[in-house]
Amino acid sequence: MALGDAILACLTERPMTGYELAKTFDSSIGFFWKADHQQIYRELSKLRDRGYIQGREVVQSGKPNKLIYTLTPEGRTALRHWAARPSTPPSIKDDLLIRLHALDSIDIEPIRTDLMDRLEHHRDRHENYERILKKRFPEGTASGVLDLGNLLLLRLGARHEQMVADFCEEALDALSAMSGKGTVVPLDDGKREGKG
Amino acid sequence: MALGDAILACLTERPMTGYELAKTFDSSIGFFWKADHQQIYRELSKLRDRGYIQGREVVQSGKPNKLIYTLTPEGRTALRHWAARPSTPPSIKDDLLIRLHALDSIDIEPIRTDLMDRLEHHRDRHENYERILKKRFPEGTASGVLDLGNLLLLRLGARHEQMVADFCEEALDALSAMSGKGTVVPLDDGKREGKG
DNA sequence: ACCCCATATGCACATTGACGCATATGCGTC
DNA sequence: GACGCATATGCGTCAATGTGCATATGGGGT
Repeated sequence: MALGDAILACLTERPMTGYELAKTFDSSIGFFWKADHQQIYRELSKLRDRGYIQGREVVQSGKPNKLIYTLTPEGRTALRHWAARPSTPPSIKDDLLIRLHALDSIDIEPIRTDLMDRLEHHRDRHENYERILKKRFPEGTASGVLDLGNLLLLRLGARHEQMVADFCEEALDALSAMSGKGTVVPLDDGKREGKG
Repeated sequence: MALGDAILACLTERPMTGYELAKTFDSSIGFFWKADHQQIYRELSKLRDRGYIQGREVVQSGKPNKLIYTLTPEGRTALRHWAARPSTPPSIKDDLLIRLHALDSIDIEPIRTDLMDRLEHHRDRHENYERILKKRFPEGTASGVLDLGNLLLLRLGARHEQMVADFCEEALDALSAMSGKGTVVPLDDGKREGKG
């Protein structure tokens, strides 16, 4: 139950509604962990059932009533116990890598455009991280333990994006250098397979 | 269906049984994409039902009969079509990052040991990548398109592991520098919470 | 003799995740 | 006035993934 723990972790900062959590998972921690609002609401129900969070209803007019969730002491303890367990190193699971693994059996052109798109994507994200870092940590140092965690988080994100962006660039260069030596004819629904 | 495509990608190299694929997914492509044998057998059934692969039974004595799977032309075409679609940038989804996000609400000591374990883990993997790279690509260059894909793959893996290892080291240093400024008392089932 | 390991396949169940759809309303815009 | 958008919650379904268990047997260690 990692998403649940991610939600508990978010609620240590301040009480939030499901809607706010969904927005949080669209930025900040969401840079690392994606989840849409349905998933979050479902997880919130589970956490509430387990007594880890408490919902306080705030009546609104015009909009559905809010449910502001607060961590209970049990929730805090659960989070601390979870955090005390060793983490599991994740695998990369990027389907671009599968394409690279089968590079000689697929078409190069789509891969090139894909790599260019990905290069732009990762550069954008890198810039975004750097911008937040410069804004939140202009000195490059953290003042407390809370800040330290977020500083480290942002640094990791920035470096990761930079590394992947560099990789895309190099892959594009290597493909250019290799062009013409390919073994696969352009994709045309396999109707004129052995042509080139 | 990314695991299915990963299997198709593996079968472009040579026909394999589910068992061999499971081993492949325990090394090589498995560095990036984890899957146990049950998952692979299940996916193989699906791919066979769709006509993307063909199983040839090899009778054995003492062991269950082998099913050697070969890519069909339809499977090849499916893989090429899949590979021609843009890839989806994955998120990092490392639960160590959730722990860092809630660093001020959890216990530091377990995080330190976790970081040390992770440091060792990622260093090991980095060395492994470097070893394979030196063995398969002593010149640091690829001879063909197939080799190029695998060279790039290994390079990305190596860099990724190095980056994460460096990150763990820095995080440990930062935690040491920060020690004593913490706000959380040691975890003891929350029975003497506000003590320190 | 007993147990674990490697070989080789597979089912069943639970969790997680992705995606569409539903409800309810005020506010801006075309 | 119709339409989309932001707010705010939630159901239902299906695909993907994770975990445990089952079957069958030859070979090596204790």
